[in-house]
Amino acid sequence: MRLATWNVNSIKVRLPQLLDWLRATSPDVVCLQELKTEEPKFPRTELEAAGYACAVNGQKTYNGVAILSHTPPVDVVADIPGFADEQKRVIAATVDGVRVVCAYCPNGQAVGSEKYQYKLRWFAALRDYLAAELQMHPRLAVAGDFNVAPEDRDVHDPKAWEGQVLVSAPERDAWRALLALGLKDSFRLFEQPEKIYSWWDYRMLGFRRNAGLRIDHVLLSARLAQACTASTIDKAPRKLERPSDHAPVLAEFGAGA
DNA sequence: ATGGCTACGATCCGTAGA
Repeated sequence: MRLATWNVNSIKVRLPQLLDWLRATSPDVVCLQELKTEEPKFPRTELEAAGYACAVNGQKTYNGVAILSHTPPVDVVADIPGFADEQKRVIAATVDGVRVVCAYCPNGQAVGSEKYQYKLRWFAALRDYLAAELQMHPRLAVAGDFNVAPEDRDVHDPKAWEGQVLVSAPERDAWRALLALGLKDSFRLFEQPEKIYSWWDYRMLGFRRNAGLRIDHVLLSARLAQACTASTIDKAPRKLERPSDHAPVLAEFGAGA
Protein backbone atom coordinates (compact mmCIF):
# COMPACT_ATOMS: atom_id res chain seq x y z
CA MET A 1 0.00 0.00 0.00
CA ARG A 2 1.18 3.47 -0.88
CA LEU A 3 -0.28 6.22 1.30
CA ALA A 4 0.13 9.95 0.70
CA THR A 5 -0.79 13.22 2.37
CA TRP A 6 -1.00 16.57 0.62
CA ASN A 7 -2.16 19.98 1.74
CA VAL A 8 -3.53 21.18 -1.60
CA ASN A 9 -4.48 24.73 -0.49
CA SER A 10 -7.83 24.76 -2.35
CA ILE A 11 -9.10 21.61 -4.05
CA LYS A 12 -10.78 23.78 -6.69
CA VAL A 13 -7.55 25.44 -7.83
CA ARG A 14 -5.37 22.34 -7.47
CA LEU A 15 -7.69 19.70 -8.99
CA PRO A 16 -5.86 19.50 -12.36
CA GLN A 17 -2.53 19.09 -10.56
CA LEU A 18 -4.00 16.53 -8.19
CA LEU A 19 -5.42 14.47 -11.06
CA ASP A 20 -2.08 14.57 -12.90
CA TRP A 21 -0.26 13.60 -9.73
CA LEU A 22 -2.64 10.70 -9.00
CA ARG A 23 -2.07 9.37 -12.51
CA ALA A 24 1.71 9.70 -12.20
CA THR A 25 2.01 8.36 -8.64
CA SER A 26 -0.98 6.06 -8.25
CA PRO A 27 -1.15 6.09 -4.44
CA ASP A 28 -3.69 3.73 -2.86
CA VAL A 29 -4.76 6.23 -0.21
CA VAL A 30 -4.49 10.02 -0.23
CA CYS A 31 -5.18 12.35 2.67
CA LEU A 32 -5.97 15.91 1.56
CA GLN A 33 -6.03 19.08 3.65
CA GLU A 34 -7.18 22.67 3.11
CA LEU A 35 -9.91 21.83 0.64
CA LYS A 36 -11.44 25.27 1.31
CA THR A 37 -14.78 24.05 0.01
CA GLU A 38 -18.00 22.54 1.23
CA GLU A 39 -18.74 18.91 0.58
CA PRO A 40 -21.36 19.57 -2.16
CA LYS A 41 -18.73 21.43 -4.19
CA PHE A 42 -16.04 18.79 -3.73
CA PRO A 43 -15.03 17.35 -7.17
CA ARG A 44 -16.16 13.84 -6.31
CA THR A 45 -17.14 12.94 -9.89
CA GLU A 46 -13.72 13.81 -11.32
CA LEU A 47 -11.89 11.89 -8.60
CA GLU A 48 -14.16 8.86 -8.94
CA ALA A 49 -13.46 8.90 -12.68
CA ALA A 50 -9.77 8.81 -11.75
CA GLY A 51 -10.43 5.68 -9.70
CA TYR A 52 -10.79 7.06 -6.18
CA ALA A 53 -13.63 6.84 -3.70
CA CYS A 54 -13.84 9.91 -1.44
CA ALA A 55 -14.67 10.55 2.21
CA VAL A 56 -15.04 14.31 2.67
CA ASN A 57 -15.32 16.64 5.66
CA GLY A 58 -15.62 20.03 4.01
CA GLN A 59 -16.07 23.66 5.02
CA LYS A 60 -16.51 26.91 3.13
CA THR A 61 -13.34 29.04 2.64
CA TYR A 62 -11.22 27.41 5.34
CA ASN A 63 -9.90 24.00 6.39
CA GLY A 64 -11.61 20.91 5.00
CA VAL A 65 -10.12 17.40 4.71
CA ALA A 66 -10.70 14.28 2.65
CA ILE A 67 -9.52 10.70 2.26
CA LEU A 68 -9.30 9.28 -1.26
CA SER A 69 -8.77 5.59 -1.82
CA HIS A 70 -8.88 2.94 -4.51
CA THR A 71 -10.76 0.63 -2.14
CA PRO A 72 -13.80 2.50 -0.79
CA PRO A 73 -13.21 3.82 2.74
CA VAL A 74 -15.41 2.34 5.47
CA ASP A 75 -16.30 3.31 9.06
CA VAL A 76 -15.87 6.98 8.23
CA VAL A 77 -15.71 9.32 11.24
CA ALA A 78 -15.57 13.10 10.85
CA ASP A 79 -13.88 15.44 13.37
CA ILE A 80 -12.47 14.48 16.78
CA PRO A 81 -15.32 12.79 18.67
CA GLY A 82 -16.12 14.61 21.90
CA PHE A 83 -14.08 17.70 21.00
CA ALA A 84 -16.27 20.71 20.22
CA ASP A 85 -14.77 22.39 17.16
CA GLU A 86 -16.40 24.37 14.35
CA GLN A 87 -13.38 23.82 12.12
CA LYS A 88 -13.33 20.81 9.81
CA ARG A 89 -9.86 19.43 10.38
CA VAL A 90 -10.14 15.67 10.77
CA ILE A 91 -11.61 12.70 8.97
CA ALA A 92 -10.90 9.02 9.64
CA ALA A 93 -11.70 5.88 7.70
CA THR A 94 -10.61 2.27 7.32
CA VAL A 95 -9.06 1.26 4.00
CA ASP A 96 -7.92 -2.31 3.34
CA GLY A 97 -7.71 -2.96 7.08
CA VAL A 98 -5.65 0.15 7.81
CA ARG A 99 -7.20 2.84 10.00
CA VAL A 100 -6.35 6.17 8.39
CA VAL A 101 -6.69 9.48 10.25
CA CYS A 102 -6.34 12.55 8.05
CA ALA A 103 -5.55 15.68 10.07
CA TYR A 104 -5.14 19.38 9.34
CA CYS A 105 -3.67 20.66 12.58
CA PRO A 106 -4.13 24.35 13.45
CA ASN A 107 -1.47 26.83 12.38
CA GLY A 108 -1.34 28.75 15.66
CA GLN A 109 -0.61 32.11 14.02
CA ALA A 110 1.74 33.44 16.73
CA VAL A 111 3.10 32.07 19.99
CA GLY A 112 0.82 33.14 22.85
CA SER A 113 -2.09 34.16 20.62
CA GLU A 114 -5.66 32.92 20.98
CA LYS A 115 -5.09 30.66 17.95
CA TYR A 116 -1.93 29.28 19.53
CA GLN A 117 -3.85 28.33 22.67
CA TYR A 118 -6.46 26.67 20.45
CA LYS A 119 -3.68 24.78 18.65
CA LEU A 120 -2.35 23.35 21.91
CA ARG A 121 -5.86 22.40 23.13
CA TRP A 122 -6.50 20.82 19.76
CA PHE A 123 -3.32 18.74 19.92
CA ALA A 124 -4.27 17.48 23.39
CA ALA A 125 -7.64 16.37 22.00
CA LEU A 126 -5.94 14.71 19.03
CA ARG A 127 -3.59 12.81 21.34
CA ASP A 128 -6.51 11.45 23.39
CA TYR A 129 -8.37 10.51 20.20
CA LEU A 130 -5.36 8.69 18.76
CA ALA A 131 -4.74 6.85 22.03
CA ALA A 132 -8.27 5.44 21.76
CA GLU A 133 -7.87 4.66 18.03
CA LEU A 134 -4.64 2.75 18.75
CA GLN A 135 -6.51 0.58 21.25
CA MET A 136 -8.94 -0.44 18.51
CA HIS A 137 -6.69 -0.40 15.45
CA PRO A 138 -3.16 -1.83 15.65
CA ARG A 139 -2.70 -0.82 12.02
CA LEU A 140 -3.05 2.97 12.31
CA ALA A 141 -1.69 5.74 10.08
CA VAL A 142 -2.09 9.42 10.94
CA ALA A 143 -1.32 11.59 7.95
CA GLY A 144 -1.60 15.29 7.45
CA ASP A 145 -0.38 18.82 7.89
CA PHE A 146 0.73 18.93 11.52
CA ASN A 147 2.01 22.49 11.40
CA VAL A 148 4.95 21.46 13.59
CA ALA A 149 8.56 21.07 12.49
CA PRO A 150 9.64 18.39 14.98
CA GLU A 151 13.37 19.12 15.12
CA ASP A 152 15.86 21.77 14.06
CA ARG A 153 16.92 19.61 11.11
CA ASP A 154 13.37 20.05 9.81
CA VAL A 155 13.89 23.83 9.63
CA HIS A 156 15.93 25.62 6.94
CA ASP A 157 17.14 28.31 9.36
CA PRO A 158 16.69 27.13 12.95
CA LYS A 159 18.23 30.30 14.40
CA ALA A 160 15.80 32.59 12.57
CA TRP A 161 12.87 30.35 13.53
CA GLU A 162 13.85 29.77 17.16
CA GLY A 163 10.84 30.07 19.46
CA GLN A 164 8.48 30.96 16.60
CA VAL A 165 5.16 29.34 15.88
CA LEU A 166 5.55 25.90 14.18
CA VAL A 167 8.79 25.22 16.08
CA SER A 168 8.15 26.47 19.64
CA ALA A 169 8.82 24.13 22.57
CA PRO A 170 5.15 23.62 23.54
CA GLU A 171 4.30 22.67 19.96
CA ARG A 172 7.19 20.23 19.80
CA ASP A 173 6.09 18.84 23.16
CA ALA A 174 2.62 18.28 21.65
CA TRP A 175 4.24 16.47 18.74
CA ARG A 176 6.32 14.28 21.06
CA ALA A 177 3.17 13.44 23.02
CA LEU A 178 1.91 11.79 19.82
CA LEU A 179 5.17 9.85 19.48
CA ALA A 180 4.82 8.83 23.12
CA LEU A 181 1.67 6.93 22.14
CA GLY A 182 3.96 4.64 20.16
CA LEU A 183 3.56 6.37 16.79
CA LYS A 184 6.60 6.68 14.52
CA ASP A 185 7.45 9.50 12.10
CA SER A 186 7.62 7.46 8.87
CA PHE A 187 10.10 9.86 7.24
CA ARG A 188 12.64 9.32 10.02
CA LEU A 189 12.47 5.53 9.80
CA PHE A 190 14.93 5.89 6.90
CA GLU A 191 18.20 7.57 6.03
CA GLN A 192 17.24 10.85 4.41
CA PRO A 193 19.18 13.58 2.65
CA GLU A 194 19.62 16.83 4.56
CA LYS A 195 17.40 19.87 4.04
CA ILE A 196 14.28 18.01 2.99
CA TYR A 197 11.11 20.00 3.63
CA SER A 198 7.40 19.76 2.84
CA TRP A 199 6.38 23.43 2.88
CA TRP A 200 7.92 26.59 1.41
CA ASP A 201 6.56 30.11 1.80
CA TYR A 202 5.09 31.56 -1.40
CA ARG A 203 6.94 34.78 -0.59
CA MET A 204 10.65 35.54 -0.54
CA LEU A 205 11.43 32.97 -3.25
CA GLY A 206 11.02 30.36 -0.52
CA PHE A 207 11.05 27.35 -2.80
CA ARG A 208 13.92 28.52 -5.00
CA ARG A 209 16.02 29.14 -1.90
CA ASN A 210 14.79 25.86 -0.33
CA ALA A 211 13.77 27.98 2.65
CA GLY A 212 11.31 25.40 3.93
CA LEU A 213 9.99 23.48 6.89
CA ARG A 214 9.05 19.82 7.27
CA ILE A 215 5.58 20.12 8.77
CA ASP A 216 3.60 17.48 6.85
CA HIS A 217 3.95 13.98 8.26
CA VAL A 218 2.80 10.38 8.22
CA LEU A 219 2.75 8.83 11.70
CA LEU A 220 2.58 5.05 11.93
CA SER A 221 1.63 2.58 14.64
CA ALA A 222 4.35 0.08 15.57
CA ARG A 223 2.83 -2.59 13.35
CA LEU A 224 2.71 -0.36 10.28
CA ALA A 225 6.15 1.11 11.02
CA GLN A 226 7.58 -2.41 10.98
CA ALA A 227 6.12 -2.97 7.52
CA CYS A 228 7.06 0.46 6.15
CA THR A 229 9.52 0.17 3.25
CA ALA A 230 9.89 3.82 2.20
CA SER A 231 8.87 7.37 3.06
CA THR A 232 9.59 10.34 0.80
CA ILE A 233 8.55 13.88 -0.04
CA ASP A 234 7.68 14.55 -3.68
CA LYS A 235 8.84 18.05 -4.57
CA ALA A 236 7.66 17.80 -8.20
CA PRO A 237 4.21 19.39 -7.75
CA ARG A 238 5.76 22.36 -5.93
CA LYS A 239 7.73 23.18 -9.09
CA LEU A 240 4.61 23.63 -11.24
CA GLU A 241 2.87 26.86 -12.19
CA ARG A 242 0.45 27.97 -9.46
CA PRO A 243 1.45 25.28 -6.97
CA SER A 244 0.26 24.51 -3.48
CA ASP A 245 2.78 25.78 -0.93
CA HIS A 246 2.97 22.17 0.40
CA ALA A 247 4.44 19.08 -1.23
CA PRO A 248 2.98 15.57 -0.89
CA VAL A 249 4.49 13.15 1.63
CA LEU A 250 4.40 9.41 0.91
CA ALA A 251 4.76 6.25 2.95
CA GLU A 252 4.80 2.72 1.55
CA PHE A 253 4.04 -0.56 3.30
CA GLY A 254 4.94 -4.06 2.26
CA ALA A 255 2.70 -7.09 2.29
CA GLY A 256 3.62 -7.78 5.93
CA ALA A 257 1.51 -4.87 7.10
C1' DA B 1 13.81 46.63 5.33
C1' DT B 2 10.18 41.70 9.32
C1' DG B 3 7.70 42.93 3.49
C1' DG B 4 7.58 40.12 -0.48
C1' DC B 5 2.53 35.44 -2.19
C1' DT B 6 -1.88 32.93 -2.72
C1' DA B 7 -6.87 31.86 -2.00
C1' DC B 8 -11.22 33.24 -0.54
C1' DG B 9 -15.36 36.01 -0.34
C1' DA B 10 -16.64 39.78 -0.21
C1' DT B 11 -15.01 43.80 -3.45
C1' DC B 12 -11.38 46.94 -5.64
C1' DC B 13 -9.74 45.28 0.67
C1' DG B 14 -9.59 42.15 4.85
C1' DT B 15 -8.64 37.54 6.71
C1' DA B 16 -5.82 33.64 6.88
C1' DG B 17 -2.22 30.73 5.98
C1' DA B 18 2.80 29.22 7.99
